[in-house]
Amino acid sequence: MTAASATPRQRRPYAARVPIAERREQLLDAALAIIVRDGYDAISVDAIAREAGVTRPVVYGAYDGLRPLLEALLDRQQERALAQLAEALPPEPDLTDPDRLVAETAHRLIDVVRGDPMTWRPILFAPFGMPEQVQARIETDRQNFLTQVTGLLEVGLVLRGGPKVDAEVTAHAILAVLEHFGRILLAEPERFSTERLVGTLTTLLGALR
Amino acid sequence: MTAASATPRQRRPYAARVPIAERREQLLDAALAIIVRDGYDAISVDAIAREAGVTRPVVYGAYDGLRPLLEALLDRQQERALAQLAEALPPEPDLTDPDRLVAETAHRLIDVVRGDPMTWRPILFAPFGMPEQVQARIETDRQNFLTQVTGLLEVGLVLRGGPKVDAEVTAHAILAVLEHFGRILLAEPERFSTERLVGTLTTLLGALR
DNA sequence: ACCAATTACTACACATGTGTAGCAATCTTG
DNA sequence: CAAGATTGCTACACATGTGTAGTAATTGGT
Repeated sequence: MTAASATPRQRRPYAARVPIAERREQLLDAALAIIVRDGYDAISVDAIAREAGVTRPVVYGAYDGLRPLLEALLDRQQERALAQLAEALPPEPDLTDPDRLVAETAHRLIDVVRGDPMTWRPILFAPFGMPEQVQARIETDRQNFLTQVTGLLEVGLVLRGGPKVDAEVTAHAILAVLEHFGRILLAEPERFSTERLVGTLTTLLGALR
Repeated sequence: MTAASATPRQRRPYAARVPIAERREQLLDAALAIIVRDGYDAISVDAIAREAGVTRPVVYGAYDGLRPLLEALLDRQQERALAQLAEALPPEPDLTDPDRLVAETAHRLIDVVRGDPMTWRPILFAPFGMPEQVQARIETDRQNFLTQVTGLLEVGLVLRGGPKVDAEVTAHAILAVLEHFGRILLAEPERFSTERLVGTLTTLLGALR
């Protein structure tokens, strides 16, 4: 047995002891980091534990498994995203100058995305290929936003004297452009400056008569 | 041992014997079906074998593993998609009537997507969250298409007397709209008819002055 | 400085997927 | 209709991930 005791499998050093609430946040951060860095396929309780520098039972102590953890992450990120969106959207839209309104709103939206890529990258880049639950959640928020845009469009286009268009389909188109701008912004931040993107939007909008 | 022989683990009935080339196609079909039905996360050699009604060694006989198989699938689907695209794009664009040209091209593109959802669903719905290699491939094709559109835009907008815009960013916007239309088309075919989508495009384009 | 509560770790049983060696069935050709 | 070639199946060893019981370290209050 003396030979066996030569390698006493030294115990892993204890990770810092942390109250459970804080640990939960830390685990969500770890999960998000994995998603952003390695993609959704790489997520597992094991990977999250490794990323956070703890062992799996610690994760199971904080959440009842991968599904609930991701659910919590989704809650948190959704809350963050919606809060940032609410801050970027104008509280009292000044409909007397719609073009300016759109330009400034777009500018703020772009800054929001640029300011918190960890939150927006997964939302903009991976709405598909994710668990159904996640997709459904994002889709609901999208629909809400879409409805708002559709409403604004209907009012705005009339006030502004634009063409008569299918407001719903147009809202889809606008949202698609905004989302894609968010993506190319995150992918090549220096190539697609805020000014360039807002400028194009402004020009296109201004040409709509 | 008599008790054990009561359940002689009856041999699995042999799957139809198939020459290797045909088997390969069949396996690619099985993989595609899984991706469309259950998402990329559900892909494994095991799942493909099950889907095709054979055992894993059969898969390993046809391909050297999951990676090469998916590579082959990517090749095939890319070829199909590009062929369909080439057929839908006008060989000799009639630049004297750009609006009409755009409308008819859009119409054909929509029909192409509607006509082969198995091919287009993964391309339109899952460019992200997929293996890097796949993303890279799709991104390359996108860039090509983007370059073409950018070129057409530069010529077309001048001939047509449209506004002076950033052609590259505008091309991104157009492509984003087309892709999103493809998605909502596949998601709710009856809600978003071809006419509705093309109509909106035509109206918006007509209003650009 | 100690003890109890809290928190973290080890170790195990199980599940699913990978890749391969060796055997069994089927098909083809003479 | 009988080999031989071809194709498919079974069974195994291994790898990675899940979830949990039991044990050990840490920490805050006395």
